[in-house]
Amino acid sequence: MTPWIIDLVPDDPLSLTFAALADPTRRAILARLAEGEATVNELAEPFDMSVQAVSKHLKVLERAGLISRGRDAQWRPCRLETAPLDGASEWIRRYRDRWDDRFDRLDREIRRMRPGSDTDG
Amino acid sequence: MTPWIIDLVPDDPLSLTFAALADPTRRAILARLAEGEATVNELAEPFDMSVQAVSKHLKVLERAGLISRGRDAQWRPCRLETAPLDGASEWIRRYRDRWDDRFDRLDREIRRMRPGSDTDG
DNA sequence: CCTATATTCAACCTGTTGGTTGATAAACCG
DNA sequence: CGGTTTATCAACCAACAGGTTGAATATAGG
Repeated sequence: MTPWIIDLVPDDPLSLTFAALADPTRRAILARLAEGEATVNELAEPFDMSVQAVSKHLKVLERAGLISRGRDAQWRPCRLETAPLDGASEWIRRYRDRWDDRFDRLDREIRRMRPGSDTDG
Repeated sequence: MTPWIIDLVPDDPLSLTFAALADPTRRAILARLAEGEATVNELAEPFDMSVQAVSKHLKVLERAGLISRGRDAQWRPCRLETAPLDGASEWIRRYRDRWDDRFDRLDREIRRMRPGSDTDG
């Protein structure tokens, strides 16, 4: 009888991505990384918060696959990874389009129902 | 000396939107609403959770501007609102593009530095 | 008026988030 | 070797998120 049943997977990639993007500090970090690679200290500098806090944010971003990290002596350079962004963008696009399609269909329906006149003043 | 300073606005629209999208239950609700309007009970039915919990999720979605709600007798029909989705999509696009641009620039730089040969086997 | 239905409000509980400080590990440098 | 820099780990804490149950509100209808 239930038309559709939802199976909720915990910590799926989309949830990790959107959760990572939900924090303004992390978005600022990604914006900085879009300009090029950076170390933890470089990323932490403009924020009024400890380096450890930024390190935690980076761990969240890494778990979401939004950054990858190298090793250069005692530095851990971070680089932006765009694959999860594509996934998120794709999800948004799909449902927005489906919604728009629905309006288009409704619109066509209405036009069919009154094919003649009515300039709707 | 600090090249750029971040002012973190709490509860900005983008954070609200991404936070709303970070929960799989809420994404499922939005997916359902992309098919058309629905009441709270209709939305709650496929989930193994109380109607109150779904009502809370709807409040989060409403605060993020992702849904709007009408009044039809004792029902509160929900409808999808796509404007915040556009904002989120736009944010993603901007930083992904900037990153891609950076690679393009690097690529051009490299080509300029060795304009001759090298088929890179 | 009374009752049934739809929805929300309030209190509560538990796990997670986002920050702190202090200690630790790893790599350079003198 | 000892000291400095970079980054992480660990413990702690306040606030929030996401769920529960029970009570309250709003509307329709006999």
